[in-house]
Amino acid sequence: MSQTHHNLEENEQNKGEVQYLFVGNKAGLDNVDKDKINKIINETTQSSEFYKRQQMKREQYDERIKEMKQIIEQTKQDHIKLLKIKKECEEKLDQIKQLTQFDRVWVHFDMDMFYVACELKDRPQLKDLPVAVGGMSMISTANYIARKFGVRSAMPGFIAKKLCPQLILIPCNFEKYRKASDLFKKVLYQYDPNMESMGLDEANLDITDYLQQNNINSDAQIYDLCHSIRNQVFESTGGLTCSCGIGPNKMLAKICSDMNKPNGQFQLINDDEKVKDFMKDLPIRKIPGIGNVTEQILKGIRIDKCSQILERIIDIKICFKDLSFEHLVSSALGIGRSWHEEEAEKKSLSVSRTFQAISTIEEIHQKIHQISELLAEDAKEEQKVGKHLAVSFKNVKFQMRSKSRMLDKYIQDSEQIEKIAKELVKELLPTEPLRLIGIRLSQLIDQNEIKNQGLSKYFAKSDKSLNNSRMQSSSKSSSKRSIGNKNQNSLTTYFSNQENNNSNLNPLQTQNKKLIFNDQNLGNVFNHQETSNISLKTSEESKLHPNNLIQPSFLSLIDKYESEDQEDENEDSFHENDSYNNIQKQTKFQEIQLNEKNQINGLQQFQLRKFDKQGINESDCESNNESEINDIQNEEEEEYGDDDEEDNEDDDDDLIYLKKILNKNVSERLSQISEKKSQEEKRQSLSDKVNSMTPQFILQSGGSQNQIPSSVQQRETQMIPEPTLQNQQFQSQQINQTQYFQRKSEKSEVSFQQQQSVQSQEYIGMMMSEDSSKLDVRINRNVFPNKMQNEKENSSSMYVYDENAEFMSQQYIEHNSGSQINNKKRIPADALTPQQMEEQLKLKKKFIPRLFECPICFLQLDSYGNATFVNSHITNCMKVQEEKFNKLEQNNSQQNSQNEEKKPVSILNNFNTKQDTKTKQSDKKNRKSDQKKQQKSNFTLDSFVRKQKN
DNA sequence: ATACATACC
DNA sequence: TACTGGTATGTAT
Repeated sequence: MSQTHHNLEENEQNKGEVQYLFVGNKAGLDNVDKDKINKIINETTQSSEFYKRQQMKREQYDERIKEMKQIIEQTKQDHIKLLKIKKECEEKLDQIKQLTQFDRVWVHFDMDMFYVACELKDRPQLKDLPVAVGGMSMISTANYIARKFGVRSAMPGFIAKKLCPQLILIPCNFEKYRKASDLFKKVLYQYDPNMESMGLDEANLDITDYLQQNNINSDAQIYDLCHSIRNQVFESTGGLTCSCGIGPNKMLAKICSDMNKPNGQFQLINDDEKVKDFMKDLPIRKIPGIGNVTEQILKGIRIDKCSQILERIIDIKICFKDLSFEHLVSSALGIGRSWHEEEAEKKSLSVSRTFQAISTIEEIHQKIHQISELLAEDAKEEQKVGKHLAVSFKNVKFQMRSKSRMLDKYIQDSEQIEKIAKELVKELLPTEPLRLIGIRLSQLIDQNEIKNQGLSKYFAKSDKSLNNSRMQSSSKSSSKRSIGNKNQNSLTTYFSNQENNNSNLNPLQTQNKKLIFNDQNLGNVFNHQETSNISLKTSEESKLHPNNLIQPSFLSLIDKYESEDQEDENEDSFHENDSYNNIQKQTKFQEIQLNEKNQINGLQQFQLRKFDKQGINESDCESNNESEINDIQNEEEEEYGDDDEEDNEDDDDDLIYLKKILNKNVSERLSQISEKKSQEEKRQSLSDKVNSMTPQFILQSGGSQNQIPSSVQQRETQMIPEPTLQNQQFQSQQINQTQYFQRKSEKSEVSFQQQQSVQSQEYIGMMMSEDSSKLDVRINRNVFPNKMQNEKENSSSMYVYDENAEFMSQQYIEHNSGSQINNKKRIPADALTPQQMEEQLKLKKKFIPRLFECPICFLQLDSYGNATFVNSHITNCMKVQEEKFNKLEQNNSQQNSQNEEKKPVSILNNFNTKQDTKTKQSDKKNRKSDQKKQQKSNFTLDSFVRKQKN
């Protein structure tokens, strides 16, 4: 302990001398040998590309400085403008001054030459020699002996060696530093549990509360406290020293910590005059956020000290944008953030590597491959998935280029990263050899947090509100509210972001953009190679080639009927009527046989059924939240009741189905913003209730009376083999009747004898939404054993099963037709025990992303594990169809050119028109009935098309 | 939304 | 042999 004190005091005695000398990177080379050092550096580097690049940048800065000076001169000629600016300056200054706060005490601790100190602790024999941590290419930290030679951090090792040939270079050992850092921070947490930290060797504390609790009032006491904290750090880290600054806000504390480095401390009293004095001669570069470039430019207009910012506030106002101006002015006044910011989630992950220059695409691809794997590793470790990918290059001339893209799905795997990165690279082919490649994944979310981004697009009224209840936790943490980031020295770390949200911090940088990569025929850099891969990986491609979304056979089908239409107009309605009648018959058959209404509500229905992690499903919501559900149901009926149920009870189910899909998901989806809020509220209250409910599995209802109980469905889910990406062929699996009856007799609460039909379940595909929740897509078909094969599929429903209760329940309610909700046929199954549910969940989690078949065009899509991809396909598919239908309708109305002036715009209109036509022509015949039935069993897009023609 | 630049450790 | 790597964010288009 006495040793400790001795060390500290001994070093603090030096502070007068050392104070402005070796104060780190920002101070530049203040050594006596400055000129000599500069000479060596220049000799060492002047022929290098790096040096040339620096020169070029310097010229750019000079250019900008020149422009700024011109603007200042011009403005000063214009007296009216000048007066206006003066007035604005005064107003702003008043505003800014009001932000002054002296009621908090901030302390910034900063370990001295941290990495080197860690190394020297293990190698005390080196402590009197010049030592640096780093390599020949880059030095992280140098001790103070080495700094006397001009060795600094962020200096390449070979230059440092020139400056100081006896310099000892020690490679980085981050584990060691991290451990030491933990010890360091552990001490500080006692004084501020909300401590912010921007790196291994730094910590910002607001110790106001601690001072109050411990009755520490005087400035001297505060000073002594910090001294004792530093002693504790010294003890706890086994002899590492730190420096500290005490000030009224975070920014000032940080600046102060630099004043008496190393192993010293500086206190700035919370007093207006003291702060003013302190800022007066402070070099602008000390202000966090003013870096090399800003410093040079400010110096270019002869502003070196903070006080000059205030003296020449008008020039600053002229040269900088509002918020930059505010930043500079408030900093010069010593105003900074004096409260803690909420810790922000990590926003991006990146890996970049420098290497020996490479030129060929093969080499580039190889690097991309390696970097992708590293990045994927990181992403997995962080449990993050990202939606935005950027590739950046640095060529041998140190020019940077980047290419980025917003993805239509969240990714994490190295294969996915690599694939997209290579696509981006295609458009970024370099003209010069490369020395660095980096890949960054951003728009991150926790891989477990998001739910149902996927299908919500198709089944929700409004895209975003769907995710609300589940997204809340994540949106809190990743919200834009907390701009400041503890891990960064960003401006908002030091300054209030309350008024600076749009801060234009570096207005000095814009004009040089053109100069970079603007020479060397960079226009030819882009290489538009055709993608041979049809799979629709990006929305971009989807937009470019919407027809790719449609299965070729489907397109030919449309063409076929189009041509038939021209040949034989009169027969067009056959198909339609035929299928219509069949459906009607079947419906009636079931109604009679089972004495049930609304058993078969559509040939195809989307039902959304969800299981959340507790196994809650939507029926719970219904029984416990009738009012909410009724509200939503009423909305549903308002929307569809007239068209679907009242006027056309016997309507072809295809029409109902497609109408719903197309209306809800294409037209209506676009016009629902105003409803968002109330829906969100409903969802929230509903999901709250769902959360508080007892988990229970219940029978799936709707679509067919002979629904397989959910428990059986879950078992079946377990039996579906994991498909592999290699197996590009669509996989499906059916429960045969025997299996089904077996299960039914085991589990079902529906009497076996009552069955008039047997439902088989066909596994269509597995999707995974962005958050990795699984969406299990199946078609349930009612099988009537007595019927002929062609006719056996009397009814079928598409189901999407999901784990997520909150959203899916909402979706379920919203997207089930009213009849199903009115029926309330859901029968609670035996409640599963918690263990059973756990087992089921485990098994569910075994599923991997896989192929998905578009319900509209039947194209088999490789979803790459993400529903978003499928979504974009379906969206486009629907759009294309709608266009197609509209076109057909136009042709039709032109041909018929009768009474109608209005051309149908929406699918809904098309449907109505068609149905009218159909009713009129209901006497026509069964010519192509076999074909039709087949197609119908496949979802009847073709029959739909035919109807359009009628 | 994308590309480039700046800042920080 | 020759000037990092990770993250955030500002700025312009």
